[in-house]
Amino acid sequence: MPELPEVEVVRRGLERWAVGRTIASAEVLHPRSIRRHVDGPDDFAARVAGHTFASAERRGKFLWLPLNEDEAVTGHLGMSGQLLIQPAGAPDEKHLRIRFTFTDGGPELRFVDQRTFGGMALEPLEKDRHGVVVPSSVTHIARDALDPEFDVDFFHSELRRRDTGLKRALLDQTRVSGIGNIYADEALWSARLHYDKPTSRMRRPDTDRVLGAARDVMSAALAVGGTSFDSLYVDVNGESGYFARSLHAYGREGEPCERCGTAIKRESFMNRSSFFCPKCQRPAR
DNA sequence: GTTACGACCTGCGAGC
DNA sequence: TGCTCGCAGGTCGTAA
Repeated sequence: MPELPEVEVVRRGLERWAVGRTIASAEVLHPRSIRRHVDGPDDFAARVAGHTFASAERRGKFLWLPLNEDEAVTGHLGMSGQLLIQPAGAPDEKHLRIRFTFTDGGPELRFVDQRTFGGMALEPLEKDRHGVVVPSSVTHIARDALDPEFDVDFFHSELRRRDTGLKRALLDQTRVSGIGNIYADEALWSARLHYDKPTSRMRRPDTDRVLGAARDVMSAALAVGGTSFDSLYVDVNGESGYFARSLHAYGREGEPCERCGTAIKRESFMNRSSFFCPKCQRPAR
């Protein structure tokens, strides 16, 4: 599932293979994949044609490719989205949703998405609360945990101020972005904190520990090309990452905890699974 | 204003 | 063999 490291791998691929190229055409094969573009597929295709991708940017799990100072093509991979560079004329993927061709006649950029949770759009660029220029749909998204300008003091005060559980807060992209279910479980395991620990009772060392763990696990994943469980997550060249074999908690129900040997437990939480060690990560009393 | 939860979506595997 | 059901989970809209 694409989280920050996987999206960053894709961004780097776009920077190498798409930036500096001029769009000849955009073909939308599934309207749901362009649902965030309010004026519809035809408008999207007409307005991006002839523009050049100026750069490849990312905040958390959101990607965008500015076309000029005012607009950018945005992309979110959702659960199963892929941005692939494919030779022109290569057979269409089963779940190909959007195709970009370029004036140089070179490889196409394809948005492939099995579950259609992801999507693309053309959006205006505007300033967020920090004065940073981002697409309009990204203004409410917090800086990500690997951003050197991420404000830990503010994040800690926000945790203390709120009445919610720690994992819920880690997944809230408006407080810290880029962390999804996999890396949240891994960071909590590493920090020895229970997923439902009340954030109002977080001490500063707890915040530092879980944020540091999140940064460590995502940096390590990035170094090996991200986490991959199946063919759903790949980089722009269709290659899978190798981090899945380094996970300590996620997906390891019943297996012994690498610290204490207790069987890793899975509990349903927020309509998804949480994996944790019931001994190392005790619930708050 | 804050928090929690369901809907969206498709493929796969388990169970019958 | 074929059918049904549950599960995977990021984001957003809505209800409380």
